[in-house]
Amino acid sequence: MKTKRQASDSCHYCQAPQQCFGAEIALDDKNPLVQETVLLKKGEILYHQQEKIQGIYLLKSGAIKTYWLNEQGRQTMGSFYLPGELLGFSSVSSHTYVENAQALRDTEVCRIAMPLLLNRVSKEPAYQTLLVNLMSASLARVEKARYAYIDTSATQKVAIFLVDYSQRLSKSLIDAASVNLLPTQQDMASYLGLTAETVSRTMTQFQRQGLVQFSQAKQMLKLDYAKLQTLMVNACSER
Amino acid sequence: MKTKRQASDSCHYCQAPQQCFGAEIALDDKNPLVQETVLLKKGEILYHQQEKIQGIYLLKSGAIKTYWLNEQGRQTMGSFYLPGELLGFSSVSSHTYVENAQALRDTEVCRIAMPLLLNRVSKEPAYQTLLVNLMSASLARVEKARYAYIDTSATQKVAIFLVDYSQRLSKSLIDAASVNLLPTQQDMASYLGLTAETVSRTMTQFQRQGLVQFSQAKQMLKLDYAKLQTLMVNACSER
DNA sequence: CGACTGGTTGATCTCCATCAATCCCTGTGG
DNA sequence: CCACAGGGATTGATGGAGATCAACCAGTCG
Repeated sequence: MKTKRQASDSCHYCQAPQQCFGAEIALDDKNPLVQETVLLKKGEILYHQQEKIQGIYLLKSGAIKTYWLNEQGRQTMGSFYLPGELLGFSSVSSHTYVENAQALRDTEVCRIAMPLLLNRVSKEPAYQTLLVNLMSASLARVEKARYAYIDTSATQKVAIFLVDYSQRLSKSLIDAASVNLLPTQQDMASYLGLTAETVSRTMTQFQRQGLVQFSQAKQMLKLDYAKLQTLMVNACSER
Repeated sequence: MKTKRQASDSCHYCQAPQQCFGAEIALDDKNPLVQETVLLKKGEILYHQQEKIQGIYLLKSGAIKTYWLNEQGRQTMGSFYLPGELLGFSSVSSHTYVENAQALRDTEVCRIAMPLLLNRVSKEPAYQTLLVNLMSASLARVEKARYAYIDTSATQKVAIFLVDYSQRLSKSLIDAASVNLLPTQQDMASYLGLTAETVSRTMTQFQRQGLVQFSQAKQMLKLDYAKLQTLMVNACSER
């Protein structure tokens, strides 16, 4: 099951408070913004859709995927979240989570309750701007993803995903040497609207062309950004 | 060119202030939240990508599409916006518009500058919650659109779009009798990641099956929601 | 009246889904 | 320690949904 820890401890001993959401806000020993940290083992669920919202989450380590189950039980992939990224904004207005969140590997998240956040933010205009900007950036990111993936070939989709994902990884605090970096090809396929077979074929093709290199444990090692970015834009002209 | 009108007039004589964003906030004759209204003729641009942000916009009448031009000049469709809907949140964090906004027909929008909005909102916690909820709802809407359209057939895509669009139309203040309701099939195709030919074929098929009826001027008249919604979920089982 | 934009319809081709078999790796239990 | 099971990845063969190319029509605007 999920393991929980009091925030006061957690924030106090946090390895990377400067990366925290509004560190200035969060780092107040008397009134910690983060109410608790949650430790998830690979595969565990952080929250289910339609559950009452408990707050938004900041990823401290690991990786989370969100997905949505329709009435027929069919699963649709939402997004992937990496350390330093915020999760759950889209559920705030409905007061219930609109999707499921599952740990892709052992993961640590910090929970921030919205009432507490809003209360804190209302006292300081600068923090209000910070919150609005964070939400705006989330929106821009989702819209940009839509732009990027619509009307593209399978090759382009995989290339775009690899570049975006690895750039986000490099921005994050993740210890690249010790973790299995990529989601499963099945999850990638689901996210991109492809099949696992197509993703597999594309990945092996990329390896043969030297665009991507992996370690034996399927960890992503190196990308040829220049060539991949050429692939991303040159739609059908590429043969 | 764009025609502008002082807000004090506009808000004062607005036909539908109760539909306005935070009407309680907006309707203050001394300090109007809406700084001006802009009248756009069909085809006119409300803003270009990379322009300095002037605020967010509330649609009063008409319709807007957003699109994005990449470095090669290829155009990718963003979204459609209908009366009562808010436009521009995703640009707030970057201080420049991240996309282009163009009027699909004669359109009237109200401009709300962010600094003014934030200032007003900071004085009243309830308004702060309202703003956060509006942004959260925008995010949820974009994510839901992603869920809805990924991994679906052309038939499903068009069905989903028609149902969603007409439901949003019915929520809006639009005068259904006097306007051409649908975007062009080219824009629909671009939004859905299809070609115009495929959309055309699907639409005529829907008409033959009696799922959709049009007037002679291509205005959408009537949808068979029940049957369309069956189409939306029954992926490949439908023949 | 042309010119142009948007819509319709048909023929062909291609990319990717589908189905199937096999392999590899990890974890589990006798 | 080995056998086995199960999930993920790989590779091949086949078929189909939708893109592409092309021709044509209808309404609209200068």
